[in-house]
Amino acid sequence: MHVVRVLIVEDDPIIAQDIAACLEDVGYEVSALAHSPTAALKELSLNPPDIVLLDINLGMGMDGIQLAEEINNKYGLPFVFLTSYADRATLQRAKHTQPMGYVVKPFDEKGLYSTLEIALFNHAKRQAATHAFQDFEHLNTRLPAKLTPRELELLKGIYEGMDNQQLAGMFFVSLNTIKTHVKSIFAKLDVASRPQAIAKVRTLLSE
Amino acid sequence: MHVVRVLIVEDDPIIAQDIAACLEDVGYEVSALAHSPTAALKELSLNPPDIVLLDINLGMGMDGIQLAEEINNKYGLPFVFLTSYADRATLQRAKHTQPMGYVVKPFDEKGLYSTLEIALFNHAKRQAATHAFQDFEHLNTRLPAKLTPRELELLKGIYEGMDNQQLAGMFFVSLNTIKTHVKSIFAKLDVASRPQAIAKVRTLLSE
DNA sequence: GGCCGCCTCACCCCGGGGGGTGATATTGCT
DNA sequence: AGCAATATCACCCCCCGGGGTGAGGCGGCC
Repeated sequence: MHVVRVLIVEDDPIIAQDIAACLEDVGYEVSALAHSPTAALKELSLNPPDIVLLDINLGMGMDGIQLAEEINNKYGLPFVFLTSYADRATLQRAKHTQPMGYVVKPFDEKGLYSTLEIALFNHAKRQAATHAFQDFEHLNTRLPAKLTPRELELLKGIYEGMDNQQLAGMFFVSLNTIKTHVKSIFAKLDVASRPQAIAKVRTLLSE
Repeated sequence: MHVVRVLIVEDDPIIAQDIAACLEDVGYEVSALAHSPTAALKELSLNPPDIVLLDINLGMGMDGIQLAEEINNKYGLPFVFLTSYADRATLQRAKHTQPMGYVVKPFDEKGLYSTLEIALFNHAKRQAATHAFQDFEHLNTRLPAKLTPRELELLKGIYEGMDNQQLAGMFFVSLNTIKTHVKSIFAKLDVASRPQAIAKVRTLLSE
C-alpha cells in the first residue's frame, strides 16, 4: 500500500498551494499542481496520480467538467470536484461525469480528507467489482464441485468467447486435452453448452 | 421524476430540524426524522425514502455505521454520512459501508446539496449499470448495423444461454426462422459464434 | 403501385461442440 | 508404497450450430 498520490487541478496558485498543504498534512502525496487543463492532461499521461482533485473554473479553454470527461474516457481515474461553483446548472452538468465527490469552497481539511478517503475506497471497490476477473476463484465458494486451477483458466477463456482451438493454442496443449477439461467444467457447473456455462458464471458472480 | 425524499437520522432534534429546513430549502422532501436507530429502521421498512442522511453518533445501541450496513444489506438505498466524527478510525470503519458521500459538521447548505445530488445520480447510474437487462436496446446506439426488435429479443435469449430449439419453442416459430435470425444477429455483431456474441454484448453493455 | 425492411420458412453442407470411454504421467497426501 | 486428484492425450459418434442461398408474406413509405 503506497502513499496516495493526488493531482490538484486549480488555476489559482495560492489556493492550489493551500490545498496541497492540507493534503500533505493528512498524509497524502501531491503528484503535481496543474494550473491549466493542458497541464493537467500532460500530468495525467506522464505522471498518473491515484486520484484527481478538480476545480471547475479553470479560466480559458476546457473547464473542469470537460476535463472530468476526459479522465473518465481515457484514464478511468477517480476524481473529486473542489469548487466554489455550487449552482444548480453547474451541478447538473457536473454530476453527469459521475464524480466520486463534490466539495464546495471554502473547504475544510476534515471534509476534504473524508471525501477523498471515501472516493478512493469506493473507486477501488467499483474497480474490483467490474474487473471481476480474478474473482473467478470466487466461483468455487458457491459450487458443490470445485473447479481446478486449470479449469478456472479455461473457463475464463470460454467466458471471453474463445473456442477450443483458440484455447488449445493459447495453453500449448492438445485439442483433445481442452475438450476433456471443458467436459469436466460443464459437469461441475451442471450445464451442457458454452452459452449456458457463461450464463451460469454470470449469475454466480453477480449474486 | 418525483420529488426526492430524504430520511434524516440524527439523534439531536434541533440539528435534525436544522437539516430538514435546509433540505426543504433546496427542494427536497423530508420523509421523516429518525432520532434513533430503531426509528430509522422502522421508517426504512414502512416509508422508504430515496436516500438516507446518517449521523454516526446516535447515542445508545446501534450507531450510524451499523445502520449503514443494514441499509446496504436489506434496502440497497444510497446514504450519506453527515457527522462531526472525522477522525481516521471512524472514517476507516465508515468507508467500508461504501457511503455515497461524507459530509462533516458543521455543514453548509451548498455542500450538502451538492453531495446529495451527486449521491443520487451516481446511485441511479450504478443501479442502471447492474440491472442492465432491458437496456439491450441500448446496444443499437453503439452498433454500426442496428438490430431489429425481434433480433434483440433473440439476443437476450442467447445471452441467457438458450439454444436454437428453446428459442424456437419460446417464440412459437420454426427452427429455421431462429437460425436465420441468429445468422443476421451474428453478422451485425460481427461475430461467428454464440460465446463470442455474448462476450461482445457484455463489453458493449459495460462500457 | 412499387420499393424496402422485417419476419417467416426451407434445404443443403460441414465443421466444431459435446458425450462416452479409456489411458498415462505427475503431484501430493497418507 | 499406495491412493487420489490433476493434467495430459486419444479415438469414437452424433448432433447442433453456423454459413450459404433462396423465397414468400406483410407492413410502411415514397
